[in-house]
Amino acid sequence: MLMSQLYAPTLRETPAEAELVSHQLMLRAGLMRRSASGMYSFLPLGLRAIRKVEQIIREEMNAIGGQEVLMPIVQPAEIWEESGRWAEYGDEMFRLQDRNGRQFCLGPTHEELITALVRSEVRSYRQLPLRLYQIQNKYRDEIRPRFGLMRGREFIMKDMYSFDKDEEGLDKSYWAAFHAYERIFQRCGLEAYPVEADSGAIGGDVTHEFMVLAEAGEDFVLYCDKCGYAANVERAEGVDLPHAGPAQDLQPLTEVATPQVSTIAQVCAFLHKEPRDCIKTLIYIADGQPVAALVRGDHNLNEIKLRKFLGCQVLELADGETIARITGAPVGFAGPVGLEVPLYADYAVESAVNAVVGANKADAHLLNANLGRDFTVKAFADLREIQPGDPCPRCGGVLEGARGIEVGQVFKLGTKYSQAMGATFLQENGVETPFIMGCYGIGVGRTVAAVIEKNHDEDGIIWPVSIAPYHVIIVPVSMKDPAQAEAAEKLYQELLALGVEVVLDDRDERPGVKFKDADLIGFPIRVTIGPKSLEKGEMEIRNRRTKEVQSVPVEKVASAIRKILEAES
RNA sequence: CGGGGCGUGGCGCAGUUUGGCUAGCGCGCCUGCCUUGGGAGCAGGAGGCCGGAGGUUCAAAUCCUCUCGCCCCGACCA
Repeated sequence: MLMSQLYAPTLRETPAEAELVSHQLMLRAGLMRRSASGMYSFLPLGLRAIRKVEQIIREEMNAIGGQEVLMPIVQPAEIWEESGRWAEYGDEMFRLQDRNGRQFCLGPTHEELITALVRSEVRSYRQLPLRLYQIQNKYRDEIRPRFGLMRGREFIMKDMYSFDKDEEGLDKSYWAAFHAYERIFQRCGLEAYPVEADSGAIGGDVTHEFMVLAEAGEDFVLYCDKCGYAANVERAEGVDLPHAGPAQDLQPLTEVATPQVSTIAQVCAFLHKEPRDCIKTLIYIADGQPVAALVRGDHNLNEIKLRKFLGCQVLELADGETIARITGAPVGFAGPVGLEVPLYADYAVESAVNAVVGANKADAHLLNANLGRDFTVKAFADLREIQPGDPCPRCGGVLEGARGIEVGQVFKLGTKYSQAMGATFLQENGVETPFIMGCYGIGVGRTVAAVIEKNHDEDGIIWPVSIAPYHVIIVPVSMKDPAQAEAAEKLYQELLALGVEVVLDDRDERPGVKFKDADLIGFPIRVTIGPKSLEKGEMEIRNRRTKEVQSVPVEKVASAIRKILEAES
């Protein structure tokens, strides 16, 4: 490809719309352009990187017996009604109608469609296991798209679905996908760590997310260096700690005036207490019924845990009006003492002694509230959000935290969809059984974004060879010097013949401009052809990552490049 | 949805508070000269109904109303 022909409009300045480095660089290097919030057009360079990732995914999916299919983006409402998710998905689903008023959606995922596809064709255990995958656009009308490809409303996803005849088969499919994912991300030049996760709207119990640790990540991961436990904060487990701490005598319950003091921080400042001496009382509405959740003042409630514990569908924080009705006080003064709704407390609350709590009365708190004496709870459970420093639920070590970008997730679905949609097959013994399913996703665009997030410097992108849009750029210092131009053209042809993906910067630009663009776009290898070295019969090969330059005799340049590429891929 | 911010040539911005001549600057773009080892220089030039609609006014980028879009924080989610 000739640089003069390549549609790669680079930007000198950073577009105001981009916050994240990866997003900025994708725009600046001419990889993509925004078309609407959360939707992007890929330009040639961006598309090539995407395609490289897709190809790696294909190879690894095929290697574990995956077969590629392609399902439509537009899906009929009926199948979503069968699974119950037409109602469940809510505003996040892009919905549309055809001219006859039939309801459709832009697929946010494809469990329903694949299940419908397989149920009408697969009848016997003899046809299992079946692993089908596709690489297709997905649509989710995100509340807040952001960070470029990191959270778009349209995104490319590889999704594989496995159909097995029993749990054992599912287990094999699951771990086959799991290990394929390890290889995929490694081949993309990423360190992606599997962590235990919540399954969210997809459903199922066993699930891992693959996380690339990065400050830009939207997820938070807790991990234990001792035993290797790692989990998304949504999932990370708390433990029922032994009641430690110095024994304290129970003090009498005392009401104190706390005018305008409603947050934990304010309460602590006002009463000269520590957050851990307080108990937070949160009023929730669970499927229409009010409940109160108690966590220690220095802890946050994990709503996912509470929802699961209560087994409810809808859980939302009560609004001010409801809180006033239930507690008799404005927001910020709720407390467990005398509260009429069911109380659920995090394990850590169990050991609280002489705690500060809201008085269920405007501008007042209670000192020395004590469990058993002043209030009782319906149950203790693991309800809080785990923080770095908390004990590891497996080995008791200390958990550490880090932000992460979720590039993939694997789920054991079980029979959630096959059951709901009547997708069954005949077992060996003649019994009709729903398929045991798994699903396995990779965000392709997000993976590219993560690669850039982890591989860049102040000058631009540093592509790993495996997914670089092009491997090599040839930069003649001056195209007007016939010797340089000829040498460049000759090398270009030579590399093309060797199958190297190469760009010749044939533009009549000053060298600085060409170097800047080459660095920005991030070609792993740059060959500079200048008058000085050419006189000596040499060219310079520069490594984008290390910035190392080696002078190589002209006739050996092509083979040297091939050697470097082979070593790095 | 709540809070905050922003829409002015392709990109980055000034001008808006306190209405007033042909709406500016840097980068990019076009032409010519010159230059060629890290985003050169000189000269000339093209390109903007100031997001849109309505209103106030002798006069609106600037004031008022409505509206659309985008970004950030939060809730939510892959």
